[in-house]
Amino acid sequence: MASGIEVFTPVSHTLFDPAEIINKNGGRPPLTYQSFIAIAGEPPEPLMEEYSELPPVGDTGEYELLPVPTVEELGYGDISQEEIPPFRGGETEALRRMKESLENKEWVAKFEKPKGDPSAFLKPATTVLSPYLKFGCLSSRYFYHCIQDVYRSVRNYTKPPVSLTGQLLWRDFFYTVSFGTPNFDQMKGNKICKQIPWSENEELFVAWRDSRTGYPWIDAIMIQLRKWGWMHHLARHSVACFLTRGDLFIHWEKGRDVFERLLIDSDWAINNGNWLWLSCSSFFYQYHRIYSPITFGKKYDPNGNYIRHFIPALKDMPREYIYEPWTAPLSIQKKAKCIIGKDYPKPVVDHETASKECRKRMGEAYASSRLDSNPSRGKPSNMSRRKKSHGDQGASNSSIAKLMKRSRAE
DNA sequence: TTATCGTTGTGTGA
DNA sequence: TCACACAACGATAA
Repeated sequence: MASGIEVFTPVSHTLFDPAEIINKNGGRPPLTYQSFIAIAGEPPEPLMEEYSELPPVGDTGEYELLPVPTVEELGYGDISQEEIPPFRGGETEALRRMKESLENKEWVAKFEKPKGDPSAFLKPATTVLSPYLKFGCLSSRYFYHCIQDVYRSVRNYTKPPVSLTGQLLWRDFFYTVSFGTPNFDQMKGNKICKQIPWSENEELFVAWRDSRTGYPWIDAIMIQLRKWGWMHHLARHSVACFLTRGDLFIHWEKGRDVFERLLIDSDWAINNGNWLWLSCSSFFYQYHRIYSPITFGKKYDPNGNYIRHFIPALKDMPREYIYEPWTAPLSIQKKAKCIIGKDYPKPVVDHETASKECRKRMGEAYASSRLDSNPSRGKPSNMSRRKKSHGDQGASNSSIAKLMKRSRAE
């Protein structure tokens, strides 16, 4: 028996069987959380046995049993010099962590995911149990059951989708849709994914990946990702929106790959599902709602403590400039020992103009996809006339957008 | 065909 | 803290 491990509980990786839900829904996965909940119903009870040692491995069929690979074998190189993430692995730690969270019944009863503080890092605003769920250290059904126990002991408690149980159901939602959607992890050939002509700009992508966008809020989050392998859900939203539909207009698959590599809770279905969501490629389509890389973080952490912790170069920047250090007068930059453009980068894009351009391009991509899916509504005769008059280029995307707006208004 | 509604936007004004 | 405008999408249920 491995040292430090005290109990083993049977693990249910998901609450439901995705295939069963798809079957109940007439062979198609439900595409909204609401319809998913309606079909799924109540999750089954977990198996409650405990073992004092690991159960024997059953028949592995054609597969060979190998020892657990080392970190180096997984391609992560020498990590001894890197900052150690503050999270320990294993089932014992998972159960301890779950117990610690659930002991605060008021916190559990009032939990609302969207109201969490993404800048909280000393004491994160969520349970941080996702890595344990991902690695099978914690059973989803067992966790769900334990939360229900807490709910039974209080008068009022929040409900899905925002509640703690709601978060486990989101997990199953993405498992179900991903299971029932061919090419779920890519844009091409993925029927539920908007086809969007993302830009190819390696320089901007690398700046985002390597925490050099010049937006402290964005860069701090990417540093936390690299050092800890975890950041708050809303912090993930900020950087995912920034990379894709918000500012840089870079393909969500590129960001997905970075998250998959660096997150300690990266999970194929959930990671891809959330990138589809944030890039407005699927599930969520309100592309006008763009997170500001300046004001979003500021409303939680006006002093910029989160930025100061993860970006030491900015630690002495006065609070009025911490989210926009390029606006600080040179004398202030000198005093803070942080010259913008030298000690910390200038912004790679201007958020005001970049987000405006992104909205425009998203509008064009959406209009174009509406034409593809339902050409009869798109005035095809006008379209072909336009195509001829513009030669090989055809109708520009923005003219398609205007055309669509007009035809819908009629 | 139409109406409703959706985990987590921002900026403004009271 | 709240309501509202902004400008507007699509899946689903009616």
